Amino acid sequence: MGRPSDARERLIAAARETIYAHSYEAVTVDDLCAAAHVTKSSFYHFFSSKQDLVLAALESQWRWIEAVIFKPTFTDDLPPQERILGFFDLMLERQQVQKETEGHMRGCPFGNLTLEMSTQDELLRARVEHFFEEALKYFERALHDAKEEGVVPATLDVKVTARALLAYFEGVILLAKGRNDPSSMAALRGGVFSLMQCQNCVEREAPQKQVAVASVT
Amino acid sequence: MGRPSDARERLIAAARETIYAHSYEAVTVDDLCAAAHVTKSSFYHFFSSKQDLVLAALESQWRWIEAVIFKPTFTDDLPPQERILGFFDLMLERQQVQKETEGHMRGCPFGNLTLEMSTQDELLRARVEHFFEEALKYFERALHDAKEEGVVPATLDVKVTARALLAYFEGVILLAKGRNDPSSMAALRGGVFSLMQCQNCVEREAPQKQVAVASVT
DNA sequence: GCTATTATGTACTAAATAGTCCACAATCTA
DNA sequence: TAGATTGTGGACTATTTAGTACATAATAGC
Repeated sequence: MGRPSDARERLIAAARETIYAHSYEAVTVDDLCAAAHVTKSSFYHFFSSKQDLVLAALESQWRWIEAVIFKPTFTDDLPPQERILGFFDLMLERQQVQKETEGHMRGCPFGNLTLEMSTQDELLRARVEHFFEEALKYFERALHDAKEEGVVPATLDVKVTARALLAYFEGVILLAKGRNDPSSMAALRGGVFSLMQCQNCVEREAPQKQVAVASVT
Repeated sequence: MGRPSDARERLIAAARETIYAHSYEAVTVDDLCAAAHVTKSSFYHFFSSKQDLVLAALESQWRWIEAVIFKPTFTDDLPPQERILGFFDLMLERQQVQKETEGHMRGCPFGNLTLEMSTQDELLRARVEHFFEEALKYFERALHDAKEEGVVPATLDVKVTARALLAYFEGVILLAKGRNDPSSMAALRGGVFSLMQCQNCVEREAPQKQVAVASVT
C-alpha cells in the first residue's frame, strides 16, 4: 500500500507538544512542520488544516492522559477519596516537573484550549467538551463508591460534585499557571475534601516524591 | 498642548472588547485599529506594540470590574457569605447576557489571558497575577468578617480559602465556557458554601432577575 | 522487476501582518 | 495670528503566513 511514513504521527506529537507549550493561535503550520521534521506537502497530505490536525492531536492527548493519569489514579485498589486526592497530587507533580524542565508550568491542555478557543471554533469547543465529560466519569465513579462506603454524605449529588471537583482542579491549575508556581497548588488540596463534604477524611500529607526530572513530558 | 484626541481611549476600549471576545493572539494590530477607528500611525503614536496596549487595557479592565463587580458586591451591607454568593450570581448573570447577545459566553478576561499568555509573555503574566491578588483581597476581607460573625469555623485559613474560592470561580467559568452554557454554573453554587465550610448557610435560591439584554457589555 | 499507490521536495502565489516614514492637519499657548 | 506641539492619513517595506502545483521518490504487492 504505497510508501510508508510516520509523518502523521510525528505531526500529531508535534501539535500536542507545541500547542501545549504555547497556544493554538501562536503556533503556525510552518512551526508544526518544522517541529515534526515534515514538509508542507506532507502536512497537507495528511491533514486539511491546522484545525484538522489539532482535532486528531486532541484525541491522542486524551488517550494518553487517560492511560497515564486517570486509569492509574482512579484505581479500585484505593479508597475513593484517595483516588481523587491522588489525581490532585499527580497533577501538581507533573506541573512541577514542567516548571523545572521548561521554566514554565503549562497547566491543563484541555483547559488551555477551552479558554482560548471555545468562542472561536465550535468544533474544537465541542471536542474538548467531550473529553471533559469523559474525565467527569472517573470522578463520578469515585464519588459513587465514596457514597457506598459512607465517606461522603448519602445526600451528596454525585454528578454535581464531580463537576465541582473538576472545576476546582481547573481553577487551581489556572491560578498556579498565572503565578508560574505549581507549588502554590499544595495549599489548596484541602478544598477537595471540602467539596466532597468528606468530614472524616484525614488531611493527609502530600507525598514528597523525589521527582525524576529527566524522563517526563 | 497640541491636537487633542481620544484615540488612546478608543484603542484601549477596542482592545478590551476585541481580545475578550476572541483572544490575544487572534487579534491583530490592524483589527485593533479598525475596531477603534484609528489608523496605524495613531496606534504607534500612542503605543509601542500590541503588548503595550494590552497592558494598558488590563489596567482599565480591572478598574472597571472593580467598580462594577467587586465594589458593589463586596459591600458591608450584606452578610459576608451573601457577598461571595452575590459575586457568583453576578458572574453567572453577566455570562448569560453575553451568551444571549453575542452567542458565546466569554468567561473571565483575566482567566482567559492567564491560560493563553502566562507561558508566552512574562510581563502580561505578572500583570494579570497582580490583578488576581487584588481580587483576592475582597474575598479575604469577606472571609475575615465571616469568621468574626461565626458563620465559618474559627480555624478556617482565610488566605487559603480565599484562593480556593477564586480558583473555584475560575474553574466553574472555564467549564461553562467549554460548554458555552452559562446556566450550567447554577448547579455549582453550593460549592461556594462547601469551600467556606459554612455549615449553617442556607442554600438560598439564585435570584431570577429579569435580565435587561440591551444594556450590558 | 513492474506497476499502482502513497509520500515528499521544491517552488510558487496571494494575502496578511508588524512596523516605518513623512507630509500635513488640528489645536493649544503666547 | 504665529509658532510650537501633538495627532493623523496614506503610502510603503519586509516578513510571515496558509495553501497549491506538480514532478519525483519510495515502497507494497504482484
